[in-house]
Formats: sequence, structure tokens, C-alpha cells
Amino acid sequence: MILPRAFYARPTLEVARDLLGKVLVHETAAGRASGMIVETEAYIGEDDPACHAAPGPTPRNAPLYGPPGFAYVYFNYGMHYLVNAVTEPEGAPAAVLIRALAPLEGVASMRRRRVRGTGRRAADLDVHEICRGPGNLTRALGIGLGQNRADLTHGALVVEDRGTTPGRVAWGPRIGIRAGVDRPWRAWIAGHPAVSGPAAMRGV
DNA sequence: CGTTCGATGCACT
DNA sequence: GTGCATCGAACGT
Repeated sequence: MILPRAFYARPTLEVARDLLGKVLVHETAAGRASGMIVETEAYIGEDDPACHAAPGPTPRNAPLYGPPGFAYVYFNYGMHYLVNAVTEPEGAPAAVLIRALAPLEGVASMRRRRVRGTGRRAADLDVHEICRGPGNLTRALGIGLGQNRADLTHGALVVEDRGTTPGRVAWGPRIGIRAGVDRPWRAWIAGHPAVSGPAAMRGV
């Protein structure tokens, strides 16, 4: 079952927690690619210095101010696309960053996309490495700016509930930010091997 | 295990 | 011009 818009129109920390165990699915010309979400981060409002809404509305962050249940995809560090799910009622700028997946469908295609253009060989990738990290998972699933503003409740990029209940959920500081490190708004499935970050940030 | 550092493009000041 | 919601290779311990 595809998650309905009401799922996203809630407090962002609840959505970040409840997305764990759900399945991100991207239908492409090469077929279906999907994975279970095992790590998320919440970015909440103009008062959150790490949120893209911190400077107020701009052309880039416009999706954050729009209705919930849509994708916010942006380009970072000159080479990576990051995908978020917009949350809260429309007008409240917030989103959940998807940081890692446990690969489910289309694993062979995901491996190929992951190593394309690099010197690495697909066979050298451990299954848990394929979608570990926000830049890695978008690459594996073929997600780019074409998916910005995609409706996550209908179409080629959706999030499904397949009845999987995650194990214990752990919380800690968000990764890769300068300001806002005091807010423990990163959630992950404790002990899951596909979770990103250094060992010290994968613990319980 | 840990830290450092280059690649790479764009939004924003 | 500055600073990224990153990654992986290279190197030190």
C-alpha cells in the first residue's frame, strides 16, 4: 500500500520515525528499483539552522513550503542528489531526508548505476553498501532533479508500506551539518548493516 | 580504527 | 567568492 498524503501531514519527527521500515520505490526505464528505508533525518522549519528553509523562501527550497507528500530533490557538493519527503501541513517548511536503504528490488541495476563512471566493479559492492548514504541511494535508484516535486503518493516515485515493522529505532545528531548539531533528529534502525556514518554514529 | 583531502557545480551573499 | 544535508581513497595509529 502506498502511503497516503495524511502520513506526511504530521510532525516531522514522527514521519522520520515512521518512514523506517517503509519502502522507497522508483520505476525507471530499466525497471523497478526499491529498498527499505533504514535511516532518516528531520529538517524542521526556518528556525532549524540546518534546514534549507533557514534563509526563508528561495527558488530552490520552494518545495519545502508546498504540500506534504512530495519529493524535494537537490544537488549538493557538485555531484550528489539528495532526496527528501516534504512533511507538515502546507506552508510549514519541513522535510525528512532519506539517508539509507536496504536494497530489495532491482539490485543488479542498482549496482550498475552505483559504479557507472567510477573505477569500481559492481561485484565488489556489498549489498549493504549499495544504498548506504543519501548520495549513494539516489544514484542507485536513478533519482535526480527530474524527480524534484514528484508526488510520492502517485506515480514513478512512491513510498510503500509492505507491513514490515522495523526493529528498535535509535536517535542521534544529524550527519554532515555545521549548525544544528545539538538537535538529535537523525533516526535509524538500530544495528542495521546498511546504516551510514562512522561506527560511532551507528550505535544505539 | 581514525583523520584528511580532492572532486565538482551551484545557490546565495 | 564562500560554503555546502557527500563520497571514497589515502594515509596515520
